[in-house]
Amino acid sequence: MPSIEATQHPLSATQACSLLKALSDPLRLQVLDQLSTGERCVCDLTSSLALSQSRLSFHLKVMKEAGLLSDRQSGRWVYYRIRPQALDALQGWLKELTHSCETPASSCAE
Amino acid sequence: MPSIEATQHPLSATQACSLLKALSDPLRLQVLDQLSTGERCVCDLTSSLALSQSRLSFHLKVMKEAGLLSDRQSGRWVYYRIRPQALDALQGWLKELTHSCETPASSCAE
DNA sequence: TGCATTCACCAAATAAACTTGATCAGTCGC
DNA sequence: GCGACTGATCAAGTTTATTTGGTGAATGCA
Repeated sequence: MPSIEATQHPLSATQACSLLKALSDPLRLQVLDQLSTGERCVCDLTSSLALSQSRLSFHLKVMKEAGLLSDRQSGRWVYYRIRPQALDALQGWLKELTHSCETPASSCAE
Repeated sequence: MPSIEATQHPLSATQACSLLKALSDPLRLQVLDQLSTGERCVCDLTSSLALSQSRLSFHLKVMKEAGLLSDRQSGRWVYYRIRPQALDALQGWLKELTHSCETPASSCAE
């Protein structure tokens, strides 16, 4: 599934699905929680979440590929951070869905 | 994973995960789209999405168990609809996450 | 009652996601 | 250069999710 890149508000179903999938894992939510206060390097996350390095790396990759995270390298360390755009986009998508639910088109016709 | 039932705003990570997982599937998003304009009976969805009955039934069950949908029976038909509470709760959760990202606690300390 | 329709559920098969342990490339201090 | 350290990646094994085809309960019409 494609990542959201520089895409703005009207998230396609495919993109939304990609983000939702990246979010739908307890471990990844823990990572997200760790990152919610700012960027962290991988070894930092590894120790604070008590994960094997490859396992964490796998999940970081999933989230990064979905466009949920970005990373930067500094020396030996790689820092990951949340991409707020992704959260915003998903929020927009959800809002739109909620809105279309609040506007009962066919159920008025009963 | 538990469904959200009558829970209000502060969605636990587990509940959020459950909802996110229920949403993270292209087919289920299609179903959601169908239901966004109001409730539908299973046979209606089956034909409009061109799915096998058991396949649709499986996905409806997943979404129902996550608290995303509710159903009611009327005669031979079972009607499914979106539970707006679930969407609201998830939106609240997302908003909270976004907010904690916008408040850089540790990254200010550098 | 007999029969068609709607739909949930189940078991088996398949597919996808995840974990593990190992290897490899890049960076850095010595 | 050498060895330690950080992370990505890979193959194999495991687990979980999904699909398929079939069965059965409930409903309602004739």
